[in-house]
Amino acid sequence: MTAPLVSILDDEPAIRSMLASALEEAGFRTQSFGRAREFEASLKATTPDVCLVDLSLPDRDGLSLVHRLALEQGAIVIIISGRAHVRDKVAGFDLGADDYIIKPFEPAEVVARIRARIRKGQTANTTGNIAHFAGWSAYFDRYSLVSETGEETPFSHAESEVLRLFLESPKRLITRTHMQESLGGGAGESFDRAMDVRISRLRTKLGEDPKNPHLIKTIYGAGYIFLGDVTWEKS
Amino acid sequence: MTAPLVSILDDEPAIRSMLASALEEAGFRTQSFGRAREFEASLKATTPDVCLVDLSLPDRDGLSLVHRLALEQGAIVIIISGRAHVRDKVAGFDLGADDYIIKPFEPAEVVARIRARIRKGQTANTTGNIAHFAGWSAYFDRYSLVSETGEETPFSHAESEVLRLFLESPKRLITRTHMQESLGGGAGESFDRAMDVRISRLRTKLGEDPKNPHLIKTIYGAGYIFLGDVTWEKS
DNA sequence: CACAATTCTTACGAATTCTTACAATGCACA
DNA sequence: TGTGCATTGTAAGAATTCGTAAGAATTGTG
Repeated sequence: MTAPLVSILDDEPAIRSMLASALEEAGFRTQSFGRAREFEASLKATTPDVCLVDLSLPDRDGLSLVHRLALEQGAIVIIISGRAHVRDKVAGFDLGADDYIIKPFEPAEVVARIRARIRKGQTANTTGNIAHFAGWSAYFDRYSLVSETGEETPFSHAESEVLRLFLESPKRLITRTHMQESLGGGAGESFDRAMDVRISRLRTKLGEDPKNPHLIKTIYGAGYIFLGDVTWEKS
Repeated sequence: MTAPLVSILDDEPAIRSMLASALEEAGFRTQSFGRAREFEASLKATTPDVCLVDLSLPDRDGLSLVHRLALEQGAIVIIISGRAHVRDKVAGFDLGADDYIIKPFEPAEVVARIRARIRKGQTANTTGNIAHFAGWSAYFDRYSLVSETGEETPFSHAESEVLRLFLESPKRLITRTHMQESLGGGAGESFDRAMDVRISRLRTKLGEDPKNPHLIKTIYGAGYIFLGDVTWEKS
């Protein structure tokens, strides 16, 4: 597994570089942004595992950004702020933040807090051979999908790759490029169409309504999101 | 579901009672202990959802206790300590703690942090968020609007961005420039027209009367205001 | 009221994505 | 070896999304 990606959003270059170097030394990959707009643009290409957001941005107040990241994308969001009042902290947590760190801070503490969050998040999502979601059970070792009523549908290897990708990070945007990298599609252009077909086939196997799919949602110009609660079982 | 149980382990009675009353007011059940031994004994009878542990116990060094709770039992462990040094914090997180709060603290912050931890544990695998307003329910995870009569209308990603922006700050002026920054419209001029169209489409989906919109009101020369009481449902 | 600025709506078209059909490949088995 | 079947990519046309353009409607100003 690749190292977790941490996105840093802060308007002060000094803080950005301090955080980035501390995090990279700790083994994380990082991305830094000075403005909310750039950061949001990046979200269309990659989905970070952790977002460090400075709330005192000049750009705009990042509150709604936090709200969206935490609740919609399910990312780990840590607020960094100069405001130390309890009122502000409580407001931050209410928005869905996972932690709230006051400036000035020690990089070592930030690293420790990020590690604690990731550790907790990953223990919840251990991947095994069997996944349960939305009434379905996917048995990856048998390449078969069992419905609520016990009906069994086989799926192919190519389909399993896509399904696994979705089930491993549910409720998060999966970029087309990310998907392309994950599945072996080294080729640049033509693989796009192949992906479409794979997903289309998977959708029909899952009994999705083409007009209004409720499990695999496509985000025009960005990628896909798998909705549905996933629990893994190790067999 | 019954209220989560929070175990408090602190040797100062004043702090115990302060925490207990704040937590109970917030809807949690609590259990208080002054000594590690009593606390450990209680673990044989009940398993708390959250453990608030004061590390400066006279009884024994609570570190190994934290370690056991967090890593073996998988409980949410929050350390409360008088030691503010980064060294101590990092050590606490390394042991498996989920949070580290320094004395003196505000009860409201403790409540907010506990809520954040519990929410994460649960939301990791629950449905996305929903907003209710004016008889409508907006299901952002499904990208669909449900009317009072139960009729379902899908909306696109671009529309969801606008709708979310409105629902996140209802009854407040939303400047056109603010909206432009919020939606990815990096381009300067031409995006204005695109916004108009997005809003127009959203209005028709909401069944607004073009002559007299009662939900999305435009303020000539300034921006828009979303009228209507919004309640968010976070799960 | 005349006129300019702003906003709304409709139609159109480019980009993107979906689906279906088809061909290539590989494997099982007689 | 030949037949049949499943798998998977390619191709082509349909469908969807979403911005652009242009004219209509609305609002504010003098």
